[in-house]
Amino acid sequence: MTTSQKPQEIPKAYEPNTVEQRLYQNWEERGYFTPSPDPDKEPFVIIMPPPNVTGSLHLGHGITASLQDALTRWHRMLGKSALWLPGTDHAGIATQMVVERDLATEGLTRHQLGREKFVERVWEWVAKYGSIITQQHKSLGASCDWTREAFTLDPGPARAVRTTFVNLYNKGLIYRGERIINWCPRCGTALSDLEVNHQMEAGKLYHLRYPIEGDDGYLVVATTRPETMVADTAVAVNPDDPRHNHLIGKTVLLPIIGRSLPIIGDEAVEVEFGTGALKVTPGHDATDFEVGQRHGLPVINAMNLDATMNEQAGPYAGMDRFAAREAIVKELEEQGLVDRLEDYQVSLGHCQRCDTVVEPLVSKQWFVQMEPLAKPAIEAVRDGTIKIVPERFVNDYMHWMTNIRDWCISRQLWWGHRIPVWYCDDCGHEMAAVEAPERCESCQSAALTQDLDVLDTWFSSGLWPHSTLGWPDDTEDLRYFYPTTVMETGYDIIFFWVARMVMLGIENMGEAPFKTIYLHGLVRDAQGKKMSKTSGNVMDPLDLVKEYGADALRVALMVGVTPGNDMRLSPTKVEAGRNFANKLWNAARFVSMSLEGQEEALQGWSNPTPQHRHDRWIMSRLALVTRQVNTYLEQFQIGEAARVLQDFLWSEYCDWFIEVAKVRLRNEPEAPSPLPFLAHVLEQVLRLLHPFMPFITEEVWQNLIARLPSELPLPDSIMLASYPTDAGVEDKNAEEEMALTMSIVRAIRAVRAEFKLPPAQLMEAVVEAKGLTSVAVEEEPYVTQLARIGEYTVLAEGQERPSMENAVTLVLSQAAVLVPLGGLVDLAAERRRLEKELAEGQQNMQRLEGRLGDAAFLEKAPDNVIERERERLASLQEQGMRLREFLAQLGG
RNA sequence: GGGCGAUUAGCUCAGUUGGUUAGAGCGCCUCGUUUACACCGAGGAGGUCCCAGGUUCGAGUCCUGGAUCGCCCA
Repeated sequence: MTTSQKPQEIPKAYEPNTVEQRLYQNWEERGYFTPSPDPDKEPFVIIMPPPNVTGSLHLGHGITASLQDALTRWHRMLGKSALWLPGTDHAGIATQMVVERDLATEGLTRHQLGREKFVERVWEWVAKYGSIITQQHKSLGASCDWTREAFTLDPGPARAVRTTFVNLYNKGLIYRGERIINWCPRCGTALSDLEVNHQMEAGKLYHLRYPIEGDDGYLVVATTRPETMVADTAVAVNPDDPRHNHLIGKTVLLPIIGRSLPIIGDEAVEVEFGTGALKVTPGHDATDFEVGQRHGLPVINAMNLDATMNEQAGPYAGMDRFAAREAIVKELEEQGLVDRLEDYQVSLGHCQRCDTVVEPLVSKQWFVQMEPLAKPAIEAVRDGTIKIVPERFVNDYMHWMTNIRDWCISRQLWWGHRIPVWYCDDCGHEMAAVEAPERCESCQSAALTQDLDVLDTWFSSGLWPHSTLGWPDDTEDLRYFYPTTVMETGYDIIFFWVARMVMLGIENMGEAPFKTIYLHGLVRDAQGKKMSKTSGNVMDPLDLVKEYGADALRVALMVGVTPGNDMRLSPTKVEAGRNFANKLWNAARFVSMSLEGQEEALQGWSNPTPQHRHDRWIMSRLALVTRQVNTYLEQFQIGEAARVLQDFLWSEYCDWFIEVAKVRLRNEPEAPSPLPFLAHVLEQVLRLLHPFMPFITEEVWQNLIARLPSELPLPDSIMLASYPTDAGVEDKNAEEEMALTMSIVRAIRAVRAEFKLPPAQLMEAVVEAKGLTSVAVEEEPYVTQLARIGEYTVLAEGQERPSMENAVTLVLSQAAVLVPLGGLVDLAAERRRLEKELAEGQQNMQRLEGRLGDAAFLEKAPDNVIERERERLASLQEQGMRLREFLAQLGG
């Protein structure tokens, strides 16, 4: 799919900007993102959490897209029919606010425009800004199926919304009633409980004196919101409170208004709070509303919808609620009715969207009765039908579900799904219908008016896993792709969205909408602060993509990240991702250059059988990392999977395998060529890495396979290649032997660094490697070149050591190395070093001997642990022996 | 008030059925233009795994209590 470049044409550094767009376009054009229902394949489905249609991508979306894409690409490569279905949300309040703000710049309000014109205007806005998110997702490499992209206001999902509403209405689970709700005076709409953020703020607790009628005393009530007193309809005390319970049945006279209020007894009154007497204001407080219902108290609403006081407030009518508070307190003070004031931390509800203090008030709204819907949703998690990752969120889910309250779903907005209920203008009959009725079903009148309100946005997104697949129609997609596999999203919307999808999915489909809920944490800035426009610490993912590449950003968002935990992102992290991409690029560049004109040597590259020690070693390591990556991915430990892959490529393949392979390529043209293994391991790593870094792996893969003999029918894209799941068994001998080579090289390099010998200066080394002598001999060319040794001697078993004069001695676990350094060696210092090492070894040995001499340990510890401890001890004993011999030679 | 999470190297974080001498990235120190890569390589320094008890042959990991910070719910 790409024309391969000549090695000398491959740029020295990876340039993401030159490849990403081209590759993405190609994938999309070829339809790789679009699965079809295939009975021979297992489906894998993720429904993307729909971002706000007029929003733009932030790092939260970035992490969502990275994780979902990784999971989708992984399963696609596993041969599943993988569907990642994207979409956008009309986001009622948020979008309406944005457009209203835009109107305001023209000095207009939506009311001046009228509902119809306003909604047209919103649609224009959506048309203009609605595709930004899509473009942004593409630049991240998201392999989602754009042919199935959905918008919550599309005809299909809209019909799903109406159908659900009508079904629940007919079941009696949706009702309209006068309830106390959260009202945002600025947005001018009711809100659900979830859309209110509670904050503790410094306020006052006002102790007010209510004169007891037929007595000259007062009953002192405590309140944080004195302005609501005008709507009081009772005073409540706890019936067990000896200070007040004798007053139950009497009345007080409400100051200012002059209404007579009964004193009632209610268990809910906390004796400890304030004075133990509570003013009851059912019209303006949720708890009081319940008290009022229990006692049949009248409900008085003293406020207008813009939070000014109404005629019930008598002299304060028309005044803003906070101004009225001051005025009323002032008046009460003048009347001597303020007992005292206390500083107090008040919990205040704020509108999630605009932060205005919400007003609890009684209003006629539509509600969903949640308990019957919650029951099966609780069961689904309890019985394991739905698994939550990480598991700790099960608690939150259960707690919320078991204490669920009815959901206020009507919003006094113009942008959204209009409530599918019509009222007859003639007989007042109310009917819910999926399609607009023409006549009243009761009196046949054609004069029908639809309910003015729209539904909570989450009502439509709550249907997302089935409404996007075609419900209420019985479509092929729905039959094949439902239930979906994984719901991946941030833990901050577990109640708003996830819980509701579970309830509505089970209700409509009879089956839970997904099998696993995977929750990720929030992305914070380098200081750990939540990113927000107001703090000015937002990082635009697209800027990062432009500067570092999409793969770099994705890796930065995934490596070392644990499910459900917040993470910090800083440019240096993305830089590390870019550096890794560049490392991969250059390793591939080296391999490509080495492959040139080597068709014969490359025979068998696609499934090579290793003979050479180093080949056996790298194949063994590949087998291990392949197994680890698959295990981690199965457990949703995506960060760990990416990390072990990075480690393998960088610290084993690049640092050692390529380096020893260079020696073979230079020195031993006759020996088994490392080329098939250089190619094979790289090709497998590219596949393993593809879900995390789709662009660079595709680009490198295309370049690589173009120069390899074609041995297998390979797909046109790495996207379609199979994911390695089994790369054979580990080769313990090869690992042990390679460990010898690496430890000798490292030891000599350390000496070189310590004595500051110039790299050009060749050194001398004498190696003693009991049991691995032949290996040490065979490894000569690698050791000498990697450690820059001029004269390399391996002592035969039993052969006497040369003089220790002027040599540095290094005792390793498998071998000892002598590095003669002439006059540079300080004998006394050498002795000290060896003594220190001996002492440390001795300490470790004692610990191990203690453990191995402990009958309880030998009896209870598993065999493999005991075996390992024995080996360690033996190796330490061996080292100790050598150290003592060396010290003896040094006259120590 | 209830619940949850975090506390591990200078910084940011991994460490998932308890089992070597606890790891990575970044930063720091020394050295280096060896034909894949300075977006690099080699070597190195750096840790009472928050505290106190407990369980266990063995605890960063499990239990109890406490401290600090953060989040959610009421």
